[in-house]
Amino acid sequence: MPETTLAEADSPLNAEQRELLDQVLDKWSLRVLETLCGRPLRFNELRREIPTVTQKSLTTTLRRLERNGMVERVVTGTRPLAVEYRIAPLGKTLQDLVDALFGWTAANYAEVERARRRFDDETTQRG
Amino acid sequence: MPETTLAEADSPLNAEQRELLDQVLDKWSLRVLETLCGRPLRFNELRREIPTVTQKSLTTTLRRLERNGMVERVVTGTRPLAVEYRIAPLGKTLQDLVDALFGWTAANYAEVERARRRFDDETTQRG
DNA sequence: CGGTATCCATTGCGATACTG
DNA sequence: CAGTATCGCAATGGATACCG
Repeated sequence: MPETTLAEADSPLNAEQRELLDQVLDKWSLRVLETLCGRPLRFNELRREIPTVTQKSLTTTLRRLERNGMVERVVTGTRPLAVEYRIAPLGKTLQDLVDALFGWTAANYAEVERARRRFDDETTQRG
Repeated sequence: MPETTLAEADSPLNAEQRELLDQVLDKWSLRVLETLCGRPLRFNELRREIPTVTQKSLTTTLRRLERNGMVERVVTGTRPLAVEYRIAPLGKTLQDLVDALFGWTAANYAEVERARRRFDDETTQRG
């Protein structure tokens, strides 16, 4: 315990790194990454795969993922404009993590529901 | 036949499950989970461990984590009110995942920065 | 100590309309 | 097809004040 210190007691991540993590774990980002890990898709294909995302949100999400090096945007045709999005090597390194996240959620959702009912019952009695 | 299928079948998670994941992956939730995995902490201790969180956000985060069964809130003293927060078994199942997330970020941040510079340079030239 | 209540600025997001 | 531009509302989040 001697040396060390500095901001070691604080987070393992600095503010910029945490911001990156937020961007990657974003609601739509996770879905897009997971979907593109399956296969490259066109913009509107992606929309259909994720029916609840709006065009605006999808555009924003894709731009940010592209800027962060997680996906690649490839123009494949000029007339009518055709754009393909595919997972980039850096995005591929997240695949196992994303799968694990979805897996954890599916595996533990029922237990969370029970916890919620317990919590809601208790607070209803008191409140 | 379930009347709720529609085009939702391709996603590994339904809407409620994705909402749970969003709550767990929330900016402050991750920090709180990680911190409480170390040891139980009082409310104000937690605030000091996460200096940038406001009281309001910390309260909201803790309530939600408690409701989802991820942390336990234990009142240990009544006179000056004393409350301890500790990781619950369900929250403990997330520890490896949270560590992996922080680990991935730390390991890949430099690469992301390079990607960002590439992206910004390219769009600057065109824009 | 460990919150709640309130106000307020900022942001996010959906809906809509339009373009190369 | 693959976006951009604009508007308006609703939710988030900080600051502050107060309470058991």
